[in-house]
Amino acid sequence: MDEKYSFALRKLGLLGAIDDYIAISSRELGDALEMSQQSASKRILELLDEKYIERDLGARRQRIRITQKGADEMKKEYNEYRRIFELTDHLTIHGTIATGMGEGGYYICQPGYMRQFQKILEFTPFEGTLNILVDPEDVGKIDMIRSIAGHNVTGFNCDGRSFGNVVLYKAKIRNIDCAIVVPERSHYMDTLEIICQYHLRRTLSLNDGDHIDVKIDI
Amino acid sequence: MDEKYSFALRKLGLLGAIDDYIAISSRELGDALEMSQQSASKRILELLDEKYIERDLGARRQRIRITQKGADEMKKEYNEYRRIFELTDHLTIHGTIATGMGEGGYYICQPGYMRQFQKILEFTPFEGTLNILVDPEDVGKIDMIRSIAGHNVTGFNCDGRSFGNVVLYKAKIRNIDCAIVVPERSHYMDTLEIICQYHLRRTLSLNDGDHIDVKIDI
DNA sequence: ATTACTAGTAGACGAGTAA
DNA sequence: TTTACTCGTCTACTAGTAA
Repeated sequence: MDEKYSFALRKLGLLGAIDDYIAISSRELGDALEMSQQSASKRILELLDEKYIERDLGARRQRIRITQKGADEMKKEYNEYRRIFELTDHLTIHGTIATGMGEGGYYICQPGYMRQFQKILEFTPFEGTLNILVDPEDVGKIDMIRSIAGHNVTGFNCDGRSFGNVVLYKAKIRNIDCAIVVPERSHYMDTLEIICQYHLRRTLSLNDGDHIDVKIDI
Repeated sequence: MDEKYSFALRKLGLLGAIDDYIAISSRELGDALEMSQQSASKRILELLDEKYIERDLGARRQRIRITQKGADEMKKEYNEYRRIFELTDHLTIHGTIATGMGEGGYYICQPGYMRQFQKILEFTPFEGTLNILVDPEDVGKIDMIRSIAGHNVTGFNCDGRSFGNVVLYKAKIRNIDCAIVVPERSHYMDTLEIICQYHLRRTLSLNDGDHIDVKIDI
């Protein structure tokens, strides 16, 4: 995101525009940003153009709200600060074992993916995924992980179906090397799909509902 | 802080320039900031001029480190994001009762301060302060509070001594209204000075070393 | 009051280049 | 290789003003 937008978005966020529409004139925003009414008006138009905010231009006062896209960009910067000031070498996500729809296994078995997984992870994944439902208080950490460069796996087409890009994040579960698989294009996530050399569910005797920690290296 | 500096400082922070000097050429910084070598060089000179960074210009490669002043500015922005994304209506700081140097009591008794305290707090403070040594893990919260506008108390001169500006933050200890008193000009802090209508130490039967929570409204 | 256009200007940027 | 100067261009700003 262009740095000039981040300052304006942050001020709007502080005024509460993340949760709801706020009434703010271009003059007021200009004052907050230490710039003229005219420049603030232009900045608003740019933010609208970039779809970082949406606006309800009333008769007297405009009302502004930060969009999901805008909030995502802000979270990216927030997570950068967290990395700077809460520097640790790993991050633990807590969750419970869940049963997926069985789809994950089908996807990761595709040779187009499997070849790349082997190269990145230096092991051959078991042909299935372990699904972990992330505890609500840790869902925010997923965003944080996603803002950190993982290992990109490029998509492909096969038998007329298209398989999109995915990202791998190396992790450990009870000291066993594994990886989190995340589709590049996906939004809100509360479930992690884990691949591993072993059948984790059997190897660790895990059952649905069991608590589990996933440790991600950052 | 000018927004153009925040982007550069954040990138330097991510590269580890908070903890230590890092070797980075103006070309490398330019690449990271998506600007030319020339502009990055200029930006470095500006950051030096503003004392946000310090530099060790070696024969081959310059080494750069973020100063305390630069880190403080970054923390201010970090805390703004925390306010946006971790929005709660109050914040609790944990600490233990400590014995101050008795100086706090002398200062706050000055009529020049006392009059303003009464007006802001709507009570007459007891003529002494309660000192709380903040737990190390909560020291960061103090910065966060300081970045939020408190109530300003203007300094004055009296009997040839000068008493500086201080800031009040309304708080509660075990549901009793009180306030944190912070000198406007002071840096690293691990101790809170509390003023209250009552003699807190006696009223709550507190002894040195007792654990205590201070709840600050934000 | 608003928002946002046009026009003129100051300053930020990168190319060329010196040290 | 570096860093950082000068200088021309072009962007981003504000003032004035319309709607």
